[in-house]
Amino acid sequence: MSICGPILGDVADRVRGAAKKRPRYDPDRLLEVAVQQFILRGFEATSMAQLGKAAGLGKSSIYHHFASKEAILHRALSRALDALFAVLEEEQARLGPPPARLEHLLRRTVEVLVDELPYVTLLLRVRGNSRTELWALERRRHFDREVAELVAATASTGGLRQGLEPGLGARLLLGMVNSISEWYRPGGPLSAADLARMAASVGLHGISGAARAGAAGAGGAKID
Amino acid sequence: MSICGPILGDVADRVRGAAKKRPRYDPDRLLEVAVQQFILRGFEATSMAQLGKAAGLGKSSIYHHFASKEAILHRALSRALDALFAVLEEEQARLGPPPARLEHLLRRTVEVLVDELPYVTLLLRVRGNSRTELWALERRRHFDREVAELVAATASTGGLRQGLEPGLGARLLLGMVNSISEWYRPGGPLSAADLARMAASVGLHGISGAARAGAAGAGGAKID
DNA sequence: ATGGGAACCGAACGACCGGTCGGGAAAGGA
DNA sequence: TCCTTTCCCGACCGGTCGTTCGGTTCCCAT
Repeated sequence: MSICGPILGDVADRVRGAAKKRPRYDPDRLLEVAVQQFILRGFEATSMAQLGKAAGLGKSSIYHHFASKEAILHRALSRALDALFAVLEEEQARLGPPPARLEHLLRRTVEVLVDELPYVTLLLRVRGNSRTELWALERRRHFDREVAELVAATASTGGLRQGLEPGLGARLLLGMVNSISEWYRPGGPLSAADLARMAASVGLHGISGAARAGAAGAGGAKID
Repeated sequence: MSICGPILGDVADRVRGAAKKRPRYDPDRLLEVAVQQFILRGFEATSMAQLGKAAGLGKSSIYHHFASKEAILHRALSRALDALFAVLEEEQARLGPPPARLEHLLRRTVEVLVDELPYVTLLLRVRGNSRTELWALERRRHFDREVAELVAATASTGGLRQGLEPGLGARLLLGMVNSISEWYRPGGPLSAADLARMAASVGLHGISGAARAGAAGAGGAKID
């Protein structure tokens, strides 16, 4: 083992000056490292030993900060979900005409997605493999349903293109927005606010206005 | 739930008690069962024992049909990728004005996605964890790049909304289309062809036409 | 009816999994 | 200084992982 410091450059040394102090962890800092690993290799494919090595710790040390592997996941998912649900509570998402509320909701969702990129990315990859994942999946469904209802409200004001079932429109909208987590990396030339504005605009423009190609029957794709 | 035979209703075919024949497998039929499990629980989280049980076999029997767990994944991903690349070779995707080619490509991509739903779903969840996954990821990037180039060609004909960088448009388009695999289930009221027409139409309408909300700088989001 | 290949099984392998435990080093207040 | 708390470690546990292997059962062409 190493005498001073971890072998790999895994531990991002603190900006605390050129401190020679050994990087001691608190749960939040450890969470950051863990989530990064979960995204890189997948939750199930990441072992506690790998988590430890990435943090410059032995695997047993992790249990000083978290009760279990799943507890780490729970905390990460909770952080993402809390941030998303906070958007639903914002004034501009609750008051005013539906189309404006929908635009605000989408734009802010993208901003949160970028702001909490690792945590939201992890959330969007959850498939319901454990109790924790099922819990996250259900909370996420609640969020999606709120968006779907807003799309439906927009539709009832005539703001939706003909032939497009609101549920389908909501799914396409959310799919487009969520997919941003798969490629966006901060530090690029595209700012979060600009991306959010553009994505929301593209999405809303896509589901609204006059039809272009004729697509027949309605067909129900309800978000449940 | 069945009384005799495998615990879950995993084996679709004959009930074992009364029927004389038991379902024998060839690699393709076994692949179908395996991919279903991979989607349900994730590749890494699915054990060979679970695969066996789902197929009504012992786990060692699987090695008669596949050399390894990863070989199963490789075959599944290959099937999805072959189907997608076949679309690129279609006449209407290679000849004619870029906007029409793009529309055809998107529409056919959705149709393939629905047609080979489990395999494409698996492909879209790959994160590059093994050599096989890295290989699939790279092939997929080739496909995405072709779409991006078609979007860029469409842009140069003036078909793209102002301020929308073609690379970003392609990402949003692909994200929207790919997200269909997360919720679409065949047998619903929405046919594959109708869904494909509508999704392609919504996507293209979203990235084209006059701007709606003002989004500033271009910003590069190049697909590589 | 019989020989042979395809399909399948249970047992067992080494490696590694998530998690536990007792004890040692470092920080902080007194 | 001394003592308590926080943080961390190596060794270890029972269990499960993907894979191997010798042997059995089934189907079918001959």
